[in-house]
Amino acid sequence: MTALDNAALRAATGAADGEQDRRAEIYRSAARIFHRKGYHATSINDIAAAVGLTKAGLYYYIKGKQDLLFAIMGFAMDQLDEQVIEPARRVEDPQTRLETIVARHARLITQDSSALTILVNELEGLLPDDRADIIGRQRDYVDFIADTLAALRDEGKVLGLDPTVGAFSLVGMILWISRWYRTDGRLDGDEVVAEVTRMAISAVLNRGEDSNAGNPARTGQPAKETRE
Amino acid sequence: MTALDNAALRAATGAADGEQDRRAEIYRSAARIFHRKGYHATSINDIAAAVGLTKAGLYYYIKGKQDLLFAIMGFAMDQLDEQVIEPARRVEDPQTRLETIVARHARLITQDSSALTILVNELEGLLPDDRADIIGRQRDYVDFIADTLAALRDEGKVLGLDPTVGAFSLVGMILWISRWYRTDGRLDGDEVVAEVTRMAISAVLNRGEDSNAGNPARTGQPAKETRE
DNA sequence: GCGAACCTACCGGGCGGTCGGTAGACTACT
DNA sequence: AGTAGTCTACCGACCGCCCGGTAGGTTCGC
Repeated sequence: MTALDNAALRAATGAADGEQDRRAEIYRSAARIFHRKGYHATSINDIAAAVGLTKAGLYYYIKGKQDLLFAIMGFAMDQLDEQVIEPARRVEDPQTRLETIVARHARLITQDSSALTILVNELEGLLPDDRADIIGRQRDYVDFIADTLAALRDEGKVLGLDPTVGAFSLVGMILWISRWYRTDGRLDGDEVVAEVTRMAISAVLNRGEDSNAGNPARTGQPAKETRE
Repeated sequence: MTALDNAALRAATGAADGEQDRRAEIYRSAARIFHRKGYHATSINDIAAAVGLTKAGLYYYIKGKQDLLFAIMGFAMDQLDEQVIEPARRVEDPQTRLETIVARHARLITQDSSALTILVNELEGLLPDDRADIIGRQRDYVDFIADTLAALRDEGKVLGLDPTVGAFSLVGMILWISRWYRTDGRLDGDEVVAEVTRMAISAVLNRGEDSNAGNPARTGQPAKETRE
């Protein structure tokens, strides 16, 4: 499994070894197809054909479908660690740190959403042990954001927001980008990142003074019986 | 075992219209299982077993797996129309309307997320025509939110936010609830709905003007407001 | 001639879906 | 009252297909 991660990583960093290139191409293709059709709807043949191999030929490079999925998710998690979490960890001011997290995560998605989207959508395709591994790393990420929100609260910049709910909500906002953002759309990637980052910050910071116009707890309409 | 359950269920519901009850039970079960395991990972046998039928028996009620999926999504879309869009349409003030949308949608998800979550996660399982139908209705919903944001902007309550990006981001925040909210968790449904609604409103309304402190990306840039 | 890189041919199995039944409730006719 | 027919609600057995995965080559650069 570490070998697979390394292969994927090498690929991203542009290493030149032939076998590693081929393997990386396979992971990239697989990620793209999993992303487009979903893990279960994608056959090994689909992937093999996409990289110009037969199914048996593909098995020279991979151990199995589930390992392939786990390797892709591991790569995505590594990306998140390196490009988002580590840089943000070095930022001390909580608000700037939050901006860094959102902007960098969003940028990653506008650049290539395949692996990161699979990471959150195909968890149930993993073996239990692998799933536990990935879920643990995801929880660490959410906790990191929640801690940042808690720090903002301690600075008095955030009032009455549950850090966990806030963290999840921001993550949802960011991840959803992959569902609607199109490279050839009206807005380019940088604009989308900037917009979403502004919304995220605005969502958690206190507005000026009138943060609630007289209704602290009655946001939720009567919500009468929804059947069931 | 299951036969007894079925008998008890029938007796309890008074056997008024047995067939419709049974059919509804099938849709509910299928939605729950699709939600838990994903559409492609769920077999017709799984669903049949869950309602105490054999596969052949199940086919007395359904036309096929894809029709089942489409029926569930149609039901979810109907729910959204009736419980969210229609009530919100009757609210004239844009800010209150937005609060209504977010709160009602969020509440629907905390109450029973199965169908609504399938609605967004399993689109690729549909036949092209059905998919076009559902996507069209979803786009109408996002447009409805975007129009509301545009109305807020026209009131001067929102500056420099692209309504489409804003609408998508709010939707992402809301839909993501189904991934982390647990009925038996720390917060109950009403609290979650209230928190998320507050965040959503806060995300789109203008804060004073203290909002940026050393952002690497240009945050102050007003987005061009091309409406298409 | 040897290993890396790939192939053809195949396997067991589960899938969505169908077919021919049939138990039992209910109706219709004598 | 008896019985023949009909319809609903299901089941066991089966079909063809395609899946993930494998065994056992073959080609080719070194």
